[in-house]
Amino acid sequence: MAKDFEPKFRRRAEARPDEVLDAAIKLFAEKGYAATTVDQIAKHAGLSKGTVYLYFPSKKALLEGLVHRAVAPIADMAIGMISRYRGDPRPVIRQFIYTVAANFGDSHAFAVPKLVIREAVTAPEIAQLYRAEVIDRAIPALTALLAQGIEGGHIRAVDPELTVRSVMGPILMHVMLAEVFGVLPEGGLSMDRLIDNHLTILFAGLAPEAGT
Amino acid sequence: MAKDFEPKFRRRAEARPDEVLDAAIKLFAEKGYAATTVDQIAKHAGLSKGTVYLYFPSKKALLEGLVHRAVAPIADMAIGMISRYRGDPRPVIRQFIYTVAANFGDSHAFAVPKLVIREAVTAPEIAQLYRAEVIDRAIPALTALLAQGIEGGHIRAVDPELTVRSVMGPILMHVMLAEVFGVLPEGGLSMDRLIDNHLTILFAGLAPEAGT
DNA sequence: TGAAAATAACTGACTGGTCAGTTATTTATT
DNA sequence: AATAAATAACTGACCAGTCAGTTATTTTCA
Repeated sequence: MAKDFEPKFRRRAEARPDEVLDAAIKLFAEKGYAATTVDQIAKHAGLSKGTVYLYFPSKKALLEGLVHRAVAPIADMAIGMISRYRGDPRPVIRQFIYTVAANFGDSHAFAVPKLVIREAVTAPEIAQLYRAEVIDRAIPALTALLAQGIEGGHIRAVDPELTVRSVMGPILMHVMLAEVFGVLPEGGLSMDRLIDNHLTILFAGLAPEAGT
Repeated sequence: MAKDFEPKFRRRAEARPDEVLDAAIKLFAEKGYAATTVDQIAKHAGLSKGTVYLYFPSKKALLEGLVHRAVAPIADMAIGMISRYRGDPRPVIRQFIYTVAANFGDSHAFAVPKLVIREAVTAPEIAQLYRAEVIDRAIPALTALLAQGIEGGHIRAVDPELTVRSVMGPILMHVMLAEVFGVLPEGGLSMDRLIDNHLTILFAGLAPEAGT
């Protein structure tokens, strides 16, 4: 059943929910959740408002749908990389950071986390979903990785849970400066240069011989 | 002329704008800008809606007023501490971080920055105001401090502008995790422990002898 | 001193517009 | 023809901003 013709109407369109979500994230990212109307989302997806309500029961369900769609792949990919690893954590940290940065560095992929942060006050359920699916999986994984590296003598005795902030914080700050305030270092986003600079400092700071 | 009685009307009420802003930041922080009505702010300040519009021309002007009021003291205090300092930057960095953390660590003081981040998409002027008054003053100051420390041989040759992210990022991440998602390390916010852990790693990582 | 006049502070009902969600109707598909 | 998909018109709640009028405070002047 080749669909070579232009489908003006497509019945039974199971691609519809995704198209609606695509339109929603674009507009939410541009103008914010509250300032975006369901009608605009519908028009942008080439639909009427009523049709949107065929697939999503409410405007907030669009937000939930977006987070659901975005959350699983990120978390799985990133966390699978870490868990149960044994040995010097530094190569894994480097790889993890590059993977996360590749996602967050492009503003399209950062749109959902940004939206979650923005709407956390208005929609706490969304923030909690994100927390449960991403944060509460990533932090323990990184913490365990660090703890294991300390035990193995690969890095020195720091607080593993707090050190997670030292590992990821600079990346977060870099992206937030760029995305929220448009603050870029000389010569553009320079994500690779940032990571290099960060990891140089971090790994030197974590090196066992650097301790007392 | 002791005013022991409750003044229902207060002429020449120059305290009013501040009272309105107090009510506004409380409600904006609790429920977000869009979900807060001017009437609620008025009621909360013990006023009618009309009176709010005597002092502020629009709802957005409340937002601007809040940022204006919050921005100057933070920036001045923090930046005055840094500029034109010569010598080993590490003690100054430590002091700067403790000062910033003392402000951001309590959620009352973090309310305005958080609001700015949330409304940056909806109200870019506000984000730009915050950037001009805080970020574009703090980053160059820290960058210069680091550059000068590198020249003096107190810390090793890293990229000063990017290293600002390594200095402040972990604090930002710690506060955001706590404020946005309610993620705290075991045993509460532990801002002091976080700073200790962070600075131990950072200073070891920046130490000249740690280099090649 | 004290009452009337002037003015500053404040009020709340109203308006015009917006928008999430619903429903009656039309259009496509089998 | 029957049914599923989609539409467009509609509804009702909500809210920013306005304004005509009210109340408290100060000033003026006898």
